[in-house]
Amino acid sequence: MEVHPLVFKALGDPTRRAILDRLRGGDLSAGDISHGFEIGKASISHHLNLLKAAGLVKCRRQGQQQIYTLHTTVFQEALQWLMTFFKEQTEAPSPKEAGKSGKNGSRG
Amino acid sequence: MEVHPLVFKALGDPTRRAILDRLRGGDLSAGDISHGFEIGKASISHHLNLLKAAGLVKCRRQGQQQIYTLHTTVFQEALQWLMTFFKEQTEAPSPKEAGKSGKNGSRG
DNA sequence: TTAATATTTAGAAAATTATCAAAATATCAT
DNA sequence: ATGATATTTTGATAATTTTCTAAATATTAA
Repeated sequence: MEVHPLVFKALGDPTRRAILDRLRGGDLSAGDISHGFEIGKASISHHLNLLKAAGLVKCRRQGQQQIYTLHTTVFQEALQWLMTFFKEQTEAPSPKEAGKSGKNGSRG
Repeated sequence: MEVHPLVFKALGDPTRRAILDRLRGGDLSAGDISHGFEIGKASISHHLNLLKAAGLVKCRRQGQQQIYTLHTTVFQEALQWLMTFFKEQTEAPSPKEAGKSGKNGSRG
């Protein structure tokens, strides 16, 4: 299971998560995104760059504006990575693994 | 939809994700976790602290060792947050939202 | 071309995070 | 109590990230 490392790094910042949350309501220009944030437009632009690099958003020019939109494909990958932490039990363990009991017992 | 901010921050670091990946194979002591990493045990302990603070792992003492184990409940929360980016379309929009068309047209 | 608006980029400063070495804590065995 | 092992904490330094201001780019409208 592989996820582009930039995805979780991008999701790790609260400002960027807030941007993504806002984008759920519909596409927005860079300027509209920056409204409501304390930090300046240049900083928001920087965050948008990271989100773009991670593949979480895409943008297109519309006149003088850049319109940002969610790119949900990448969310799915992150989703799947998280899900591996649940399905591990359902997959049949290899016989080699079955007899595993090293110096650290796995249960008190 | 709320997720403890520390969760995504914790997931944002590659070393911590590697620790979680390793823990999928079964519970491990702090020492066993640190094997195979370039960085020292003190640093791993620091990372384990962050994972614990985020609620992604728990640990119990077993003699001289601390045994770390995944705590999957918190993964579910992160999972659900990510899923909100898909289910947004299925939820009926409020009438107020329907007539929304500001200075930025949302579609060419 | 010039002026105006929208956004990004560059460079530096501030804030945060990761890492290490050394000291401290906890448990086990003697 | 002393010594050994396992892990964490502390304090300092290094590396990364965030933010800012100012300058640069791109588009539109005269």
